[in-house]
Amino acid sequence: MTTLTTYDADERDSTVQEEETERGEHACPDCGGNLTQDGTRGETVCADCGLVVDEDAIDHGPEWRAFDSAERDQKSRVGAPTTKLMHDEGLSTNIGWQNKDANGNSLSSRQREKMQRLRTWNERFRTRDHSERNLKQALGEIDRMGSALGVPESARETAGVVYRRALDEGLLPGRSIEGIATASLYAAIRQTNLPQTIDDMVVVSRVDEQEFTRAYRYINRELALEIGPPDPANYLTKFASKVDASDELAMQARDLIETGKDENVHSGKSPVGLAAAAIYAAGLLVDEELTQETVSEATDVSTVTIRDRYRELLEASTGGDAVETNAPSGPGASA
DNA sequence: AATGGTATTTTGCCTGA
DNA sequence: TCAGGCGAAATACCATT
Repeated sequence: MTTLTTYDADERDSTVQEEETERGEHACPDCGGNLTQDGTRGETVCADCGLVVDEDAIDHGPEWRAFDSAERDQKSRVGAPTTKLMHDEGLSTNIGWQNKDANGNSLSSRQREKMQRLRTWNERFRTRDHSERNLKQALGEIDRMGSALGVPESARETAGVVYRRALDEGLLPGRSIEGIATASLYAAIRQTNLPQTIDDMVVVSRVDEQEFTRAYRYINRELALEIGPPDPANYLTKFASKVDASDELAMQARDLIETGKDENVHSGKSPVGLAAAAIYAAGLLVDEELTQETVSEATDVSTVTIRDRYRELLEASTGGDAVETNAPSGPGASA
């Protein structure tokens, strides 16, 4: 149970040298603890205090496993990857502008004319019709918002897939590209349990909250994505980091959420509010001075809501373990 | 200064026309 | 598509510690 602020530099260097040197700093700037990569979220997180150090990690590694150095060279990173974020997945062909053939010789005038016509048609097919242009713009938007929010590439691609489905099912007519694009990205965020909230989306999106949420509900229903309400626990690390909470506090908060869910405290309530309340309640339990005010500011949840929820959370955890509760509560104890 | 309580307003969701 | 009902949350204000 010792909080591992005492890691021994010598030992680390001798044992895990090869693997770690090339990736750079591995100590938390805040508490000096070990940093761990959270691959699914693209975040680098301190294992001790929960501080999020880097939110949008890039994988520089090879695409496949390699078993010796020759193979490593061969397989490192090859060509342009296909990506769902280009409207044709980056697979289209361009016809060069030089009027040269494959050997570098100039073409005859007849051939030149032919190539010019081919270029024209190739261009026309490449961005063929409305839906292709539409897709191009939408995927650009998804990428822009995603990178503004630090959403990892994998989730952005998921968003691209969702958007593509919406397009294929003909859900676009009558709705804005922006709205559906924002909704697709949010759907991907929710599917991958990322901590971004609706409020976060509104900040980077070009559409207002109403249009965005309507679009989200719409595609959620029409595409049968079956995304339930977000789990409050998704927001915990983010919030804990915002208020500089300890790891212990974060764990305590997670426990509170879990027992709270067992007691059905959460149904119908805002998950963000519940997460905020859990942080505050955990602060009381582990004796860290967090005021309702600071938690409120960090989470955009009012102090009133924090009060209401954190009482319920504590009640659920103690009531569930069947302790105390001898308060003046009996039949006819009013006035 | 922080928390707890409450009345009032705002807001989003649902339902039924 | 709309109005109206409803619960949750925010807002404003005051009391208690």
